[in-house]
Amino acid sequence: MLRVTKLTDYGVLLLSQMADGDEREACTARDLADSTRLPLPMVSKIAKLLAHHGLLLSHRGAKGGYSLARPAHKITLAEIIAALEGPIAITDCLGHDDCRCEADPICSMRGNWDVVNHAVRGALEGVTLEDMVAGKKVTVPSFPLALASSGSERSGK
Amino acid sequence: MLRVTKLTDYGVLLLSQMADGDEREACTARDLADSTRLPLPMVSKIAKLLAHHGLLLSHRGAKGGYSLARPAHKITLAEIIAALEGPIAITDCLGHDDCRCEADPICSMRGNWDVVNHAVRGALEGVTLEDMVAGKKVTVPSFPLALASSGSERSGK
DNA sequence: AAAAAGAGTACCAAAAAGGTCCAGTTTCCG
DNA sequence: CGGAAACTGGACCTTTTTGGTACTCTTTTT
Repeated sequence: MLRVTKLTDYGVLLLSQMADGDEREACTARDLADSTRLPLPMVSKIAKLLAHHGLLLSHRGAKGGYSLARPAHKITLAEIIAALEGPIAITDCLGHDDCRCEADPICSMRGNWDVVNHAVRGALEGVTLEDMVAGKKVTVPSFPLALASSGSERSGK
Repeated sequence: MLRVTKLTDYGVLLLSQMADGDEREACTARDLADSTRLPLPMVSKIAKLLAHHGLLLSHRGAKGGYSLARPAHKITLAEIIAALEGPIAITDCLGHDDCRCEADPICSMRGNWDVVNHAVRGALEGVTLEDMVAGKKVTVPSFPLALASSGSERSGK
């Protein structure tokens, strides 16, 4: 159904939890597990992934913990998803080049999928962690996404 | 990876194949299977779904087949995805109301997920079948999606 | 040294995706 | 009328992906 996995769902929850509190204070996986009521192993797994992808900084040893690698308004949803689910690619075609399409003249749709993918990614890059923080409200203007649709000519590149 | 299923991928292929040919000529599942080189049972399954959701008209019996229910520029990618994968909802929360969020004050992010979801759906509604038809090129203008983002110059609430 | 963290991996169960098959029905055509 | 050509509606199965847990390191502080 074109949905994000629970990992991402939880990840955003964790991150927004961290962004909400003392920004430069490191908090432990256990703390996060407690405040979000998610199981510790899950939190641990997600934090590791986020740290590995540069969204969190980790401090090892006693008194260690995690902290945001950047201010909340510089972390986008697109990055979070990419960190927890891999690169955003709407179809299989877009990732690798060994799909049947290339041998097959029928599927010259690839370029078009690419545009769709770009549009979706753009939407996701437009939302930052700060926007998602509990209590805040994101406002979206009437939705101005204008794809050149159906036959209308548009100044290409 | 936030990707669409193969059903959808194939579905778009089938539909664009139909849109490409004689628009008001019914073509059989077998024809489609041949021209797209997809296995017949797959084509059959997908066509059934699309017909069931009003994107295709089906004509039963000998000399039967499928035809587009509407002109190609009136069928959006969002509809195709909805027909083949169910309603577009980025997170679990958005579909049903029995998620843990509602008992839990922590997750007031639901409204924000909703905005994200809306943005993605909007992007998908902006692309029609005609845009995807083989040979055509969709061009997208610089990408003007402007979500009110990151504490910067936000006006108002 | 001991305790409190994170790192890295391996593992498993449940759900979803991907795909096939078959027993009806409907319609056309000779 | 009877058969062939199509769609209809399911059931079914296999493989992959998710979701979640566990266990053994290594690092750091006290």
